[in-house]
Amino acid sequence: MRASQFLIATQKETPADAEVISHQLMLRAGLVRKMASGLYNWLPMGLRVLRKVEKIVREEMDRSNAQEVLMPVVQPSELWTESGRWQEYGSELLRIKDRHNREFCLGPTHEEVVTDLVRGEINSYKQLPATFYQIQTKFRDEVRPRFGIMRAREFTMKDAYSFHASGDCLQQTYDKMHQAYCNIFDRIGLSYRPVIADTGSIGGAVSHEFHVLAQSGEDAIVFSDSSDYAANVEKAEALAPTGERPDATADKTEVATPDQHNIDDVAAFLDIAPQQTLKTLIVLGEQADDAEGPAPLIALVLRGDHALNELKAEQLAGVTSPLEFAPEARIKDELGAGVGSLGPVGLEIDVIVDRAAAHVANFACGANKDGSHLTGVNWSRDLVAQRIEDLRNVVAGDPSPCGAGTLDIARGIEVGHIFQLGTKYSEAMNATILDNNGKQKPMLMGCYGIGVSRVVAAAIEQNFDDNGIIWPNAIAPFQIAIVPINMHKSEAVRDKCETLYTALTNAGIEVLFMDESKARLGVMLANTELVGIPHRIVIGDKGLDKGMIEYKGRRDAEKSEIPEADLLDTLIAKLQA
RNA sequence: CGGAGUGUAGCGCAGCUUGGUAGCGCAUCUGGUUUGGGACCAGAGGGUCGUAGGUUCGAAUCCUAUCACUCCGACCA
Repeated sequence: MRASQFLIATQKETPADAEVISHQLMLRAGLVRKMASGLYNWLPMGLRVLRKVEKIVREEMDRSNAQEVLMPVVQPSELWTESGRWQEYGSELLRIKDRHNREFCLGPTHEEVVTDLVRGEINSYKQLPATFYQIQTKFRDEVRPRFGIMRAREFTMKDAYSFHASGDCLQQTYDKMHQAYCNIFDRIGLSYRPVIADTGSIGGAVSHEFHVLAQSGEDAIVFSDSSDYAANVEKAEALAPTGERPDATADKTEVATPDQHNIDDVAAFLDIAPQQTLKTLIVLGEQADDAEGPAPLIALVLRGDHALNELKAEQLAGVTSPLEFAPEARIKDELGAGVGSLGPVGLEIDVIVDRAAAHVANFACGANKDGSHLTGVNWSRDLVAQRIEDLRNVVAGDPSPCGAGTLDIARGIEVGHIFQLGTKYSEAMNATILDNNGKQKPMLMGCYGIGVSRVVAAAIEQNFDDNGIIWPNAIAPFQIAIVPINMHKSEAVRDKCETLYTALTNAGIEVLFMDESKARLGVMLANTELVGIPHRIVIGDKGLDKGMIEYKGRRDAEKSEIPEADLLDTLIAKLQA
């Protein structure tokens, strides 16, 4: 490609509303332009990258025997009513009406559509397993779009759906997809990690997320330093405390703690470590169907230095889902003390104690009396933990639940997510097959997503420097940039550039030839670096006189010289490396 | 949804307090000089000051409404 015929829309200044590095660089390098909140135009340079990611994804999907289809972005409400998600999905689902006043939505995902498609085409176990995928635009009306392409409202996604007659078969395909995802991210050249994940609103049982590791990641992921265990922090567990609880050595004492309402203050005031305190959170419990009046209160007790994991809490029997904290007025009214002075001793509501909290001896906690705390409290002696559960987020240094090593926490960008859905959609939508006994039963399903456009942003978050983007070879918009010096003056330079451009292009290499004769060297160099082209050669009279061509890899600290005669072979070797 | 903030040339910003000719840098165009890391000189084009009302002789500036965008929070005992 000749630069004179290609839009290189680079900018020197960073647009004011770009927060994260990938957003800034995508704008500055002229890959995308914002058109409205969460909506972007892809410019030629950016689209080349997006297409490269799509190509790799498509190749690996095909290789795993998934079949490509294309489903509509606009979907009829009937299908969503059938699955129950027209009600469940909330305002992320953008609903629209056509001229006949019929209701539709813009597809945030395609479970309903694909289930509808497949129930019409597949009727026998003999046709299974089957996996269908598409690379399609999705729309999610995000509460708060941010970070540019990373969390846009309209984005490109690869979504695949598998159908099975048995759980074993589903597991096999799931494993195959897991492998295909690893192949994809390996080929793109990203540092990533598959982690155990929650299934969220999609539903289902088994699930893994694929995270690109980057400082700016929105998710915290947890992994063992000496095994394969890795999980989203939402889902991560620490090994339950082992051994005996320390002995009760202190006496239970009530201490006046005026105006001390949070753990740090109380711990400092009492001169003890936060680990020696317990905190008590009050949430709403489930209301029995026939009961009247307000929902019951439930107390959750955690060690002072630990944070509540809402996901774990709301999955416990008796606790509302989604989790809801009790209004302060009710707490005061029914428990007799404000938040910040609560404790498990003498509470007359259901109490759920975190495993780690149940292992602390001689602890401090609120006295259920404003301005007072208890110290030297002990389980068994002073109160009984009726119900002990895992309630907390893990912290770095916790023992891994697999028994090997300790846990570490890193930031990740979720770029892929795979689920075993089971029969959630097939049952609701009556997608059945006849099994080998002639019995009708719902198909088992899996679903597998990759945020294709997000991968582009994630790749930048992981690969950049002060000068701009550093694309992994596999998804760079161009592999090589040819930068001439004084081409408008030197016949030799022009000839050499043209010859080389033709030779490389004929060899199937994507070359960006900076052929705008009047452009200044500094501008061309800065642009090729900002845009992130992995390899660069500079051709000028000085070098040609010596029979040498200047080469610099995007990550190289120094430029080097290659004898003219070896250039083609050397470049091809570098590209294959 | 709650809180904060911003809308002035393609981009980044000043001007607003104290109403009176619409400004700067980058980018763009023309001519010239330059040419191994984002050039220099001279000139030029480009604005319903987000939108709608109001106050005033006069509004980018003051008032009201509205729209858009951005940031923070939605883990608190």
